[in-house]
Amino acid sequence: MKIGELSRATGTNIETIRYYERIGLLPEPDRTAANYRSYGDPHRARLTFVRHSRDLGFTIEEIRSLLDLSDDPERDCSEADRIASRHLAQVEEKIAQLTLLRDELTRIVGRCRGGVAADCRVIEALGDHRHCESAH
Amino acid sequence: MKIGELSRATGTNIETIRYYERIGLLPEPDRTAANYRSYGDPHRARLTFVRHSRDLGFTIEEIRSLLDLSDDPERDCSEADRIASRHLAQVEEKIAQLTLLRDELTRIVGRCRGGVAADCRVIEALGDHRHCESAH
DNA sequence: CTTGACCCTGTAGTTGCTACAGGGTCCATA
DNA sequence: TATGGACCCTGTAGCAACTACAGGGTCAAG
Ligand SMILES: [Zn+2]
Ligand SMILES: [Zn+2]
Ligand SMILES: [Zn+2]
Ligand SMILES: [Zn+2]
Repeated sequence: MKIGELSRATGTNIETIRYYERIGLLPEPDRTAANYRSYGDPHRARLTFVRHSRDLGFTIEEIRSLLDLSDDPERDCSEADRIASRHLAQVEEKIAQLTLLRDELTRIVGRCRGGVAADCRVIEALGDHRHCESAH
Repeated sequence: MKIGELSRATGTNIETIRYYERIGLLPEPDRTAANYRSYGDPHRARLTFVRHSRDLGFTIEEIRSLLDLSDDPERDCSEADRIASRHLAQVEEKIAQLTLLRDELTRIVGRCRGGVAADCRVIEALGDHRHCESAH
């Protein structure tokens, strides 16, 4: 499979595939006589794993650890569990932060009654955290 | 006020203050004989506005527009309202995405029963979106 | 007179890509 | 046989919003 086919098969930008190879996330594939990259099914599976993990918000370094783990099928999987749990906790933390933010922004946006910038309550609120009701 | 004092007064890293000046978000301050930056209260207020807006998640370009607006007190403030509303919508969108992600991650994490990597349901789920119950 | 805290400029690193520029290769059609 | 277009290659630079130096200058206290 050439890089364009792998790109279509996995929904991954060609430049991104070469980037993953460069940073060592994907192994260097064989080359054809014309120096074209030539991929097989294991490459496709690995890239699918990477993309899906990225879609779920894992960082490249987390994915590297997860791949190391799955490359070594005898290893205990508790590290995978730990990485995923920690990531879940981060997502929950982020949701909590954004929820605070959303509430604060809702209050701020609701204050504008139109008029000139000098009297705008939105601009006033942005300039002074003391108008806020929450930490953020 | 020297840059260190402004830094402490606003809770902003010194390098960040210089960065804001470089990109034209803060005006160039006067200099002392020793070529030290010298700030006054208007600088402090402007930086406070920038930091608070950043804390609320606005981008630098959005903040630039908001500052332009507040520099021109006769202008109609509806643009500020539009920027803030659009930002609020983006935050809500992000919360919705992360909530989907959280639910999916919760399912994935809950599947691990321990054991070796070869049998790990977490690793399996990461490698194949068909195990997922939602788009994400 | 030295020590330490502070300041300066300019550049490079971070994350995870994406977008070229400037080439080479391959295959079908005229 | 030539040529056009689709594909591939490497290497570098750009994005956001900082952050972290390196390598220097300034200043006040002891
Ligand atoms: Zn308004
Ligand atoms: Zn606030
Ligand atoms: Zn497991
Ligand atoms: Zn999925």
